[in-house]
Amino acid sequence: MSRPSAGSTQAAAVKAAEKLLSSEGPAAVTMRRIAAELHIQAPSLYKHFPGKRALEAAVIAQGLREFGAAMAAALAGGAEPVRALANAYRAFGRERPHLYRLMNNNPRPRDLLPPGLEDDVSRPLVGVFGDRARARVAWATAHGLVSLELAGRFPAGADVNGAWDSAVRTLRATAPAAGTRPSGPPRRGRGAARPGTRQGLLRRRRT
Amino acid sequence: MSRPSAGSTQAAAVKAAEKLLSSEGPAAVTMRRIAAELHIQAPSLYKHFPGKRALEAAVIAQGLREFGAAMAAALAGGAEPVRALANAYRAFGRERPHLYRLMNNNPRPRDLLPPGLEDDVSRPLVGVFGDRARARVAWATAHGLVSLELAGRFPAGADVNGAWDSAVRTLRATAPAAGTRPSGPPRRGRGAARPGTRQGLLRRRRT
DNA sequence: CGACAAGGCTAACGGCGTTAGCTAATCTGG
DNA sequence: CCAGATTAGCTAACGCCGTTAGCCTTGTCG
Repeated sequence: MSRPSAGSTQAAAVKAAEKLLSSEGPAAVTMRRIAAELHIQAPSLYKHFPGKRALEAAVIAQGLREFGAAMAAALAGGAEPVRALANAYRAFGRERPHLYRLMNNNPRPRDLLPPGLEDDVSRPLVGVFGDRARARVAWATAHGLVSLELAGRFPAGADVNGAWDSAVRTLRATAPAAGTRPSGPPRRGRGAARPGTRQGLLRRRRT
Repeated sequence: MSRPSAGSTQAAAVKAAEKLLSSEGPAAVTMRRIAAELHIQAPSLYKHFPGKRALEAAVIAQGLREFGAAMAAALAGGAEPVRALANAYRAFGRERPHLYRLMNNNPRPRDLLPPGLEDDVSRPLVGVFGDRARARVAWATAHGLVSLELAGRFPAGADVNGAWDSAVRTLRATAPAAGTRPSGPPRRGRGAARPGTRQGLLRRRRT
């Protein structure tokens, strides 16, 4: 057969996996089905990925890049930053629930990811909330609300919008200068980490 | 062979499944391994459960009962309720991470559960936080923090305790009468559900 | 005593991730 | 321009998975 340009099969496999994940859920993401989308046989995928987990990690990495872009776009929109980030966060989860779960629910295969993928999300988050503790609480609140919503844990007619409103109001009240300072140097409040301890809201690995 | 009393095999299978889950993780929870723990063959399990999902649902139901008991014990302890609930919630997740994930991460097999299992958790939660929106935010914050911690999403030396402190302070500030009213009739605030719409913080099904 | 239900068993099916080994095509160095 | 190395496809197969079909023993009850 012809020799496609280097790396294109990887990209195609990641794309096919993400398509299967989004359209049919995680159970449909099998090596055989991904291979079928590329019109090759399953064992051939192992020429491009060491295993299924590595392929899933590539899907996650791609998703994180798109997620970071969505967050940056939300912040750049000029609206009140806490509200804008919350809306964009929730929208991402609702529009791509299976990808959201793959990205966030399990440690593996995240341990195969390159470091720093989320730095452009965590940096402005600390900027908005003033210290890492508050930024983590905001992150956890958003993730918790999305996670519970996607898992169907709220009653069918529950006012999820109202819960998000309540969360945004509460979190905005904890931000140092609510709504008027789109970005700036984080001030440290009580309970915050000291500068030497660690840098970064999100996990970092291998330097 | 001897004829064990009715229902004891189900309970033993659930116990074995939970033991495998806790000690070796979800990948070890297979019908063959569960059966081996009972010294029977895998197909015999289908005389007691219609499928693996039903067995998992039984594990979840058991876990929810224990979780509800832990929350009730925390509230009964007399300490400040928001802090007490937060500590108990986090402790449950940290002590039984695989069970916590099975219980909370996916819609299925939760759809096989009997209704009302979590009512004794949600009722006092609404009581403490005054309305359903605030109670849901508190629940989501706790779930988000535990979920991110269990997924290893915080840096290795991150001050997770500090984040919990920050969350508890913030949430206590939203509770109507912080720390002085252990239980009482929920007052409705803005954004809360009207009485006719739906009753319950958590999902309810089939009447 | 005989019918029946409960709860074991073995054999087997299709699907999964993965490995081993073969082969054709392409790139690269002499 | 040819020879070797590399790339990337292929088939066959392994062990494990959930699950089904069918058999058989055992205890219960009319």
